[in-house]
Amino acid sequence: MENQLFIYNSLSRKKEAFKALNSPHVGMYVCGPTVYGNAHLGHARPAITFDILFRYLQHLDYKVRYVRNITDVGHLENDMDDGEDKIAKKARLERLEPMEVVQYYTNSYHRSMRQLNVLDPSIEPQASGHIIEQQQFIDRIFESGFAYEKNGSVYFDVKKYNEKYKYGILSGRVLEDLQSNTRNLEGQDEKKNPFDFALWKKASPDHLMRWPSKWSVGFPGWHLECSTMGTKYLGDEFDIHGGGLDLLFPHHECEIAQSTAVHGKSSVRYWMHNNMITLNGQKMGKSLGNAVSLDDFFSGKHPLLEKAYSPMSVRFFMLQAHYRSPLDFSNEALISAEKGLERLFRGIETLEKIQPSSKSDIDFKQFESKCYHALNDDLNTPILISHLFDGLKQINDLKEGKISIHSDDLNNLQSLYKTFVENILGLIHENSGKGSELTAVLIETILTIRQEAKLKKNFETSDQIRNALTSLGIEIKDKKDGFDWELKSTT
RNA sequence: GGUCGGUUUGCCGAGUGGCUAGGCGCUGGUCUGCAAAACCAGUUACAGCGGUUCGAAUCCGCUACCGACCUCCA
Repeated sequence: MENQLFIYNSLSRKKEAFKALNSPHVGMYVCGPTVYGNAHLGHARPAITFDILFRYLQHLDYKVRYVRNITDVGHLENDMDDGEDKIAKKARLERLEPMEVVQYYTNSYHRSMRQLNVLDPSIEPQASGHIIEQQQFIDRIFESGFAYEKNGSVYFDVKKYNEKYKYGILSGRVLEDLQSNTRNLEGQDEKKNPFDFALWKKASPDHLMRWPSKWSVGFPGWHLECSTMGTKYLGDEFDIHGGGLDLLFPHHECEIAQSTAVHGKSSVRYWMHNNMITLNGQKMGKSLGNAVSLDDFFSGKHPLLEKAYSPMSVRFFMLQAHYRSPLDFSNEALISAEKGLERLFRGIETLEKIQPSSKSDIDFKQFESKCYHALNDDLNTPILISHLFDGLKQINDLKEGKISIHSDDLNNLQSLYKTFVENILGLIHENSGKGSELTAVLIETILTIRQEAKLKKNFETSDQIRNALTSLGIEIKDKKDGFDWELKSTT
């Protein structure tokens, strides 16, 4: 079986054959969330994308160390409110400890990720836990000559860096263009050039998170944490760095500069970026005020949502699009994903009940190879899913006895679906809506009575029962011999 | 303004030169007391214009429109 994985490297803008630096070990770093708000649909995209990669690499027998950070420093400044704003007032009243905010939203993030069946990373470092390492990293940038201090803050000298190395290799930006297009923001006068970025910032009096350093009491610059923690846990050079496309510039560009300044070359071999989730064609983001939180999706309590969507529906919805394509959210798209996923699970249930025969009309090897081929092609999950749906037709034909399968192929096919759907795509069949045991027994008792009424052709009674149960949100599925049922609209 | 990407059938979304994904929806059928569910079948497009080619959704050029980034963002 050919299993050469190709991944798209944002640096070369090409699909490249993946070769692990120290096979079978793979080091993978992904930018995690800044924990100052509930996780929204946008956060789920990289989490799921790189969860698939994590799972697939492990499936290919790599030993993966997956580092996904929690950013809890650098963005937690008090808002510059004048004190009259209601929200600011409330925040002051609640007077939360910054670490309280961090802990709260970290927990919330973890809860959402677990619901989405995203595996825990191997290491989940917090920026605030690596202040000393970040300071040491700054020391090393000083040693290489690309840092300068001004009024207790430390900046990266991009212009000087650009003279030795090239700044902008990831984003395709040219320094001269940046120079003329960088906006003039406050507090920029300390910098030699507007595009220089902070390595260490002196804390203003109202800044809550602060640490002593040789330069000032302050806090590390945002770009620094990833360079520091990435190399700390994965080595000076490692395999994969992932994150959202919106981080490509300036965040990842600055990471490259920092690492290159220290190590003489970039630490990362493969840069991977997932595309954005859009809402009505616009990027979903907190700053735009159009982010729908994952909790909202799971509960359905949001004006934009017509109903609640299960975590697996959300996961499947994302996997039906390629991770490098933008994905537009809509109720219609999510509902169609939900229905498709149900059908997929139903097919797998059917597959479990197939009886083998002596001959086989199934070309298992070819089917398997198509599935691998899809994932090997830059994690093309939509193609993989389309193959799995194609297989459903055969499964139903097997059930109907139109075609047959021998036991080896049957076992292979069953394990293939289990492997790809559950282990790699991470889709698990949530307990089909049967409610509590008490509910189930009651409903089945009633349905048995209805069945008896039907057999006696007492349709008045059977319809009466059906209408009553239907109005309670219980869907009755009559079959040739007997019945099945499901609780719909479970809140 | 600069950098990058996109425009695919009713909707969502794959596809980088010929073999015309897939899901949802819709239509028809099978089953059924009726309905639902389930299953089966049908349903087709590549923004516009020009070029390259035996052949283009796919390559090249231009135009139009959309988006991301350039400021915190997944």
